[in-house]
Amino acid sequence: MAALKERMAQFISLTSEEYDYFYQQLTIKKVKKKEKLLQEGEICTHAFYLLEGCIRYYTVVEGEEHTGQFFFEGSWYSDYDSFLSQMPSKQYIETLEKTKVAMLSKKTLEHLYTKIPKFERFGRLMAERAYLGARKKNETLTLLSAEERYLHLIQQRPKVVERVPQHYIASYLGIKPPSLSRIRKRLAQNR
Amino acid sequence: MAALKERMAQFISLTSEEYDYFYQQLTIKKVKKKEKLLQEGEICTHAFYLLEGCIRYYTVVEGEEHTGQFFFEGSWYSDYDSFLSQMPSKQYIETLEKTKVAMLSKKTLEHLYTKIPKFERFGRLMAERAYLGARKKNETLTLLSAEERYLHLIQQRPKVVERVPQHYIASYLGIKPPSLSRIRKRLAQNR
DNA sequence: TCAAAACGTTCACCCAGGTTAATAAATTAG
DNA sequence: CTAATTTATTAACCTGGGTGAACGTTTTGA
Repeated sequence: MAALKERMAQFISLTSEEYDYFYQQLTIKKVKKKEKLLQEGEICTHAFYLLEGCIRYYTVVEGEEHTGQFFFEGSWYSDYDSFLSQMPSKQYIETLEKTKVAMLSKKTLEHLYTKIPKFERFGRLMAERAYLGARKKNETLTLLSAEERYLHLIQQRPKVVERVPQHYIASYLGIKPPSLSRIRKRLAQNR
Repeated sequence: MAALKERMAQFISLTSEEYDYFYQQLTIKKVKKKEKLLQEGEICTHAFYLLEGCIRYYTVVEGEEHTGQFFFEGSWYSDYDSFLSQMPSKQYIETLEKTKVAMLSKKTLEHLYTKIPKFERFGRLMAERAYLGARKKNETLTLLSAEERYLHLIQQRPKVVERVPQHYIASYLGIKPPSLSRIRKRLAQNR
């Protein structure tokens, strides 16, 4: 998959042999819309690279879903918490569209860390990116009102607004669907 | 500093020579209460290990401080965003007590990545920890009410409640001092 | 040691977002 | 193509936290 090769090159420069070796370790999987790649209680054994489609991760607290983030083709995602600690996950990973993923197991990744030390760097860069993403979301949650967060999302990640049903967006923004509707109405009037 | 040596050992196992080499690269600095280790606009050139004392990092948006996190002796902290990108920082790092820090420059760290490749792992583990911490804070912000966040803080990080002035705690919780006062009053009554 | 500054509490009023429930619109599956 | 399901909107009412201002209390530093 050319796209993945280019993506990897943004992190570390691999020889063609190294990349091929890496690629052989991956498991490709096609998943229908609304299927789960991970469920609460399971141990997250893989990191996922999205070749096509779209996923979200969410947690369930007191019967209520809280969407943490959306990812589209070209992104890596894993429940780091569980992936790193190999403890049961507290989150669900669910496809929002028909999705094609490349799966990289923890075992393989650790093997790669040893066999091709450059992958330590890859692991570090992934973690750093993940950290910056998490902090950015933190910031929008603390600094912005729900309306501002929505505007921000439209600006920064239009794909989300285009491709993701609104009640998931509400959940991501930390509000309820009626509130998002009110916000949208307000915005439509002031234009 | 024995404490730092032990702390490092939790991340990577270094020979005494390696540790000594590492330690020599650090700059030790004593800082008074309420001094800044980093200001908005500056480039964050160092990671800080707290030998003694306590710091917070915060951002200023529309004239208002938003405290992101508190750190005590035994922790590492850096504005990763600026440290990694070497772009001007958006945050302040400020001591809340008389503090002693060991400073590790980005240059040195990159030198260590090359000279002692184990440090790549150190860098990765630091980023992973930072990520998990940021995600945990995310969670408490989305899932809990202000009162629950405060109770959570008392439980999980009693040091913060003991050592940090309340208005900084309010800022960390994402509320205003009067609200924290109300919450405390409510809790005092229901006991 | 004591005046100034920083910090914490309380009050009255306001508002964004939650809740519940009804209804409309859009999607999906058979 | 249509019934069932999912998703989105609206309305009425409620509530936790914001705001500004006044007033104690504690800490600080000269």
